[in-house]
Amino acid sequence: MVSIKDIAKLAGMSTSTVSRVINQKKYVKPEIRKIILDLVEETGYVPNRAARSMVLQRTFTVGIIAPDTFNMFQRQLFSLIEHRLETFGYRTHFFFVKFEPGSEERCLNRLKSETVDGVIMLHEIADERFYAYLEASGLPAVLATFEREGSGFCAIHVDEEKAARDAVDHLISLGHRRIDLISAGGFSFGGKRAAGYRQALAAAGIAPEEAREIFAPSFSLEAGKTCMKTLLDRGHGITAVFAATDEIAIGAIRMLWEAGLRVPADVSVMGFDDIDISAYLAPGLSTVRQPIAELGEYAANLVHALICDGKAERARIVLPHSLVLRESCAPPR
Amino acid sequence: MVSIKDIAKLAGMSTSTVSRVINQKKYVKPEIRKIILDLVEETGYVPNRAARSMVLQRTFTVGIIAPDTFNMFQRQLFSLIEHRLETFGYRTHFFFVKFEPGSEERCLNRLKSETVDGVIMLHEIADERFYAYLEASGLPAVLATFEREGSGFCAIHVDEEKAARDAVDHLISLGHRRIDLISAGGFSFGGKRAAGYRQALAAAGIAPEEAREIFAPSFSLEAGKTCMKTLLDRGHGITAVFAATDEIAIGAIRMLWEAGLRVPADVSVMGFDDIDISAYLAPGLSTVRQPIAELGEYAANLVHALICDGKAERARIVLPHSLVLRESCAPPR
DNA sequence: ATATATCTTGCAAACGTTTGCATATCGTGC
DNA sequence: GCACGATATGCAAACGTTTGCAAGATATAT
Repeated sequence: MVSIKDIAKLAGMSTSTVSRVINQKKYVKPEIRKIILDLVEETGYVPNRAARSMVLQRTFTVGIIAPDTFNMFQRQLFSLIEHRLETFGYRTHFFFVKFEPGSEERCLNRLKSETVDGVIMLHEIADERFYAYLEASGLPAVLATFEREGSGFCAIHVDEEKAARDAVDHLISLGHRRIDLISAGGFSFGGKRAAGYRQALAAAGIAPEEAREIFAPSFSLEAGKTCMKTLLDRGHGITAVFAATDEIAIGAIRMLWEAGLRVPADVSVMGFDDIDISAYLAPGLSTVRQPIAELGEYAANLVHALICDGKAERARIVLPHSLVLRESCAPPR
Repeated sequence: MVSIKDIAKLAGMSTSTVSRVINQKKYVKPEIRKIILDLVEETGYVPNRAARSMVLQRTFTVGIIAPDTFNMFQRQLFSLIEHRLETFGYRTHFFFVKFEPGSEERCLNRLKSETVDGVIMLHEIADERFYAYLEASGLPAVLATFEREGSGFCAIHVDEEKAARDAVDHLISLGHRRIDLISAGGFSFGGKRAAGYRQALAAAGIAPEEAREIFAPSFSLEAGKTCMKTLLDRGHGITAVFAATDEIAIGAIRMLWEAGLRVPADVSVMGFDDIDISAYLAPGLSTVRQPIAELGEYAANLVHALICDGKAERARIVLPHSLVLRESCAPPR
């Protein structure tokens, strides 16, 4: 492995000079610069990252905080972010937090040890100390898909409440009055989407029924399926379901199918996220579209800006959502 | 940021001793060890990775070669691998190769510059130089989901040909004779799965028809949909489709649905991979299950072993596949 | 008691960079 | 010819670890 010393020796220069060439600093004679550049080319020299980050105290790595069980929306979002960050010369590194006690703390410890230059959170962490550390350390951080009220964190997300309300409004406008909700706990968006659901109901003068709301432990396919079963078993008659997540919706549709109910003829189902598979289901899933591409791009741009400019303004970006109407919703019979 | 020196000072010991405690070496008095461990706990000290890799000449990073458009199977596989590697104290770093000329070469260059400790390839690269570099550099590498005949690379995968054949055999055993194939180019498994398809047909005495085979540019949802349309337009009468990928299958089902054809009543569809959503479709997708959990675990274990033991035996692991029969296949009318 | 083996600890070098400071060379305007 | 700023280069310290070597302490065998 060729090091900066080798180049220096070959060029008959000091490592300082070579370093200055590599880093495009001023004050190097053009001819010397050329010699060194040629040598670099020839030997295939690339600066050692570890050494570099030691002295620069920068790693050119941004940490991605994600849940252990990475949902499809997050997977897509991650791909986008990684992609964009790569164009800035940054790499990403995962910090998975598992669904078990102590995991968040361990994640925090790992975060401390890795010395990343910035963090994008795809996953809302409950532990206060996490945010405290982030703020105290001044580590550039961007919250993607959620925010933290009263803090100085950059955040980028849609208006979850309004979006959910729009979705349910659509169901109501189709004529539905008996609309069930499947959401989940653990993350604030679960609550916000539920709140939007209730607002829509209230605005339409539909009395909320506790039995029509169910909260799963996670936002997964399986959660959607089992919750749908519970709802069905309650026997209160359902003409539409609002799922807090496309995955939940897909699981729910599966359960409806198993129960012999057709979508949308018997029950309409509305999702949230617009993950890429939703358009390819049969019937296609009507859902709320989060502008995932912008979300990813902005998030990446934002950390990058924060890292470089020291402190960019504390952006709070609320991205526009939209309803994408496919075939899973129809008027009730 | 607390460093090893801080701990040493606090404990009244030298950094050597602290280091030995951290790394669980022998020759440290139990009481001293305890003091240091407590201090570590208390201060939340974690060794700096960059410094560590400087002296150890290891980066504790393994490169993941993946396609730019990461399919669902690969995303799942990646999660598994990342997970397992993390337990070894390793991080992963992506090397995305895009679907455009020169991308593979650029990927190779980046690989050279990043100094990873090992590589897991989730994606088959065509460029010979890639493998040549890997072999020449002695970088531990594991090919996951494919292999490379005549090379010394560790590889882990299922018997693609046999698996495809089993899948098509099942279709035949249901009574189908007009079975179409949707596969894709670019990766060897696309060809192998097609070969298995042909073998099954041949073994059943069904004459192969070129018009029943179609190769998409990618293994995506969209590819499945458009290929299915082409096949349908050919008007040769289809009772079953074998898709080289679950995603293709899902796209194909969507197209069938749009064409007013029902699955499995009008057309049976068989997939390949058993991605997690396949069980939640309605109807559930019959498919070939790759043991993804083992695949991920073995792949991770293998690179780790290669990195640590210098050279483990050149494993060639062929994992057992299995047919998972759900509701998307039925006898033809 | 002495010799020997086994523990326990610290010193200091090394890993590959970057950069502040010092020093040397070069132009330029007077 | 001189002073001065601009340009060019090198020295050496620093970043946070690990580890070979040396040396001191302790236990064990003679």
